[in-house]
Amino acid sequence: MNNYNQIRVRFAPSPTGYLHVGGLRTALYNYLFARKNNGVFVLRIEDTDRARYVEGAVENLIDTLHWCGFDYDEGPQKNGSFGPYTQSERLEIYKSYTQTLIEQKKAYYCFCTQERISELRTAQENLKQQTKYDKLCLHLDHNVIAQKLKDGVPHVVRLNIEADKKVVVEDIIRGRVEFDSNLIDDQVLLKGDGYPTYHLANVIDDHLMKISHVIRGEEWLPSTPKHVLLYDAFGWEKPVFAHLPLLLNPDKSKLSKRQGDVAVEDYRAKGYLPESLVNFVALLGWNPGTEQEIFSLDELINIFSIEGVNKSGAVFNIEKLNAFNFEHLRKKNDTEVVRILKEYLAKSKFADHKFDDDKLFLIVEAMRPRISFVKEIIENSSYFFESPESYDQEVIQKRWKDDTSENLKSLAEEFSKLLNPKKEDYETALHKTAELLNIGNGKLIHGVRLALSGVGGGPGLYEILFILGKEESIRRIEKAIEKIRI
RNA sequence: GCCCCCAUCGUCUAGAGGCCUAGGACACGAGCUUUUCAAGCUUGUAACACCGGUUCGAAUCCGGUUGGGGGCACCA
Repeated sequence: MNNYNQIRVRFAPSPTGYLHVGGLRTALYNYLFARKNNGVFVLRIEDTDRARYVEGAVENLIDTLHWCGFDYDEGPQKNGSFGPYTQSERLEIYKSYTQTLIEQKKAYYCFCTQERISELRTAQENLKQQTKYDKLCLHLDHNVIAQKLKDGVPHVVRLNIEADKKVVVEDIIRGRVEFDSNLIDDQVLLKGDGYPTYHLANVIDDHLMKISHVIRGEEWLPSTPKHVLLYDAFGWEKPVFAHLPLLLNPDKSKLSKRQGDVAVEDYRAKGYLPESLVNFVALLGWNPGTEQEIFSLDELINIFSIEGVNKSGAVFNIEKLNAFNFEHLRKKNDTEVVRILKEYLAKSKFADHKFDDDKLFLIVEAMRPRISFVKEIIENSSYFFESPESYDQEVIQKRWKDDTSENLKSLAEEFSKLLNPKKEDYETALHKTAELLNIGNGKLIHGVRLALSGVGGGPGLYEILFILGKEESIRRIEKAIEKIRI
């Protein structure tokens, strides 16, 4: 269908502040498609709306993409033969192409004021008619046009859409979609401020940048006939279109800010691993046809195919994302987790403390099966880093009996006799004490756990004892005997 | 209102006419394990929106209905 000899795709966000997870998925599929097919992945900045421009948004976008692990081949801050890759730097290009369209009568100047346009629209709405421009300025005499231009009358340029034409969009995900040209508005191509609209800029750029496949969200499907008409007006070959299903809120509406986090940056800040987010989002609307669900980015590249993309929208379900994070976290080796833990520690209230690596490795090993996020090691088991300041009241009620203090005193004594104890040594000592006191092990275990950690759950008791060390453990037992009153 | 898209467990999905008494994952329930909490293992509940048609045979093909969503800017 097309003569492109190389796969070239693009991700074309507008710099409005942050990367939306829907945008992440679009970027991902483009990226995977490019890498899988030895193609080129272009990043293009669509900043033709000056009102919405946000300072620093481009830098943030690039940083976030980088965090996700996507590297682009051409784009801002990168060389490429088709630049510049920022639309605000391509204004002259859009103008000159529009000029040729005007000369061929495929586009025309429109001097109508915003007021007239909105009056026209409300009138049409009241008559329950299709709202569209009435082509008034199409019929202006060329002398009148010349005069108005000379006088500097504000104007836009519109595409002259022919009536009674069937416009066909071929989409590899949705098949053939037909539109009636009578229902398509004479789209503004160049705005009053001289900037192009999305429709014009994206068509010109995709053509000039030799984009072979346009892979974008389904919200673009209704405006694709305009783009098709533009390609035809220019006499250009069309790229292959692929409109991706939408990402949805739990109530099935288009994923939006109002119903939770939508920025990739939000998930990054919450401690999700980039590989989890990417893996999760990849499976929203696509699947490899096997039962495997956990993939690295490289594995995704290997197995991705655009044919595996389905048509219906997918709810963004945080619970499953959390499960993915758990899975990816457990695939990481201890060294990596310790590295991440250190980053969190440096930002925590323990920033000034020095913890040696041996200890951190033991903590990570103990906490691993109990967490989905690395930062939970600090949140859920702060007792590894500081002595507990309080004790869970419920656990006291359940586990701290009249004789607990006395029993723990004996146990602490037994512990103090140990020399460089290992996990097993603590266990042996505890068993011995229980036997001596003629009580079950459980009577001791729960009390010690509470004394050491302040809470009722966590890693194996002997593991905690070993990680804390003999001196610290005894100190905490004594402190608890002192502080816990029933 | 008009145009377009979509439709399998609560959610993500497998399924391209017989392999489907519909498979997997998350979540949820139960059991085992563990003198904690998790994890792990085993196991259970749970879906083809509806109505017609085509066919020997339909979750799969066709039509309609219903439902959901998206779009109708000098925003992208």
